[in-house]
Amino acid sequence: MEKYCKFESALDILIGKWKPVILLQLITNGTMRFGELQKSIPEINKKMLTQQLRELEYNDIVHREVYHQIPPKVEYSISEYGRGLSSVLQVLNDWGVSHIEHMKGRNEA
Amino acid sequence: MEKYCKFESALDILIGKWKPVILLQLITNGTMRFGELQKSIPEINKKMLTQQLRELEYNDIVHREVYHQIPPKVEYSISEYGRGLSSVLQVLNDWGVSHIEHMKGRNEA
DNA sequence: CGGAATCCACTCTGATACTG
DNA sequence: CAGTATCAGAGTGGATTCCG
Repeated sequence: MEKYCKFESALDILIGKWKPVILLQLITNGTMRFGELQKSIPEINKKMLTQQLRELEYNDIVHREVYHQIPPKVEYSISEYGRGLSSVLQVLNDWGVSHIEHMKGRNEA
Repeated sequence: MEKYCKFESALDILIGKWKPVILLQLITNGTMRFGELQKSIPEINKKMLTQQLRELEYNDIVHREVYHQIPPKVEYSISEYGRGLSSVLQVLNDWGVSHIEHMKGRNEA
């Protein structure tokens, strides 16, 4: 029975306050530098951005490309493997949208 | 652009240490009493079980049926609306399973 | 039986300052 | 530029006790 209950492991990868936004940015914009990501998500700070990116990188969702130069340059992008997530995110997104509608309907009643 | 980023709201509903297990129990077993749920998830305590059930109930995923009698009896089940989640969970589950394989492959390399 | 209330522990997030 | 280090606060989880 345990074998059928692996959606927790999928959730783990998406959990984290900023991961959804980061993924959205990278999916829509393609490759982005650290600073670009930071600018596109003004409320985040460097520590959190780094942390969440590292977790996504660890799970092979995001690719990190380092250019060894001064000043440093690091580019992030969705990895080849990570693209497989988009269909999952799409399903989640669709359900999320309809759920918002559903809850709105309940509050009005 | 914001309109396309609603999978966070879907995630919110699934997030919580015990929600996945609770949902799995209710999906596979149908209607269950509070005590039954507790027995089926031995590591959980009443507070957490109550709390997570309330959140699921708030989002209309789980239905709570109270029988006013002594001793009390309360039954939980996946709501009609909540059943719409199963396809989402299925997608997450499938991806989760394949992701575990993916990560295993990477560690061996 | 099915909770509610309380209190403690731990994790996650965030503000700030420093660095190669 | 792209981080790391440190520390403080908020949020989440858990053990225990009490109640109708």
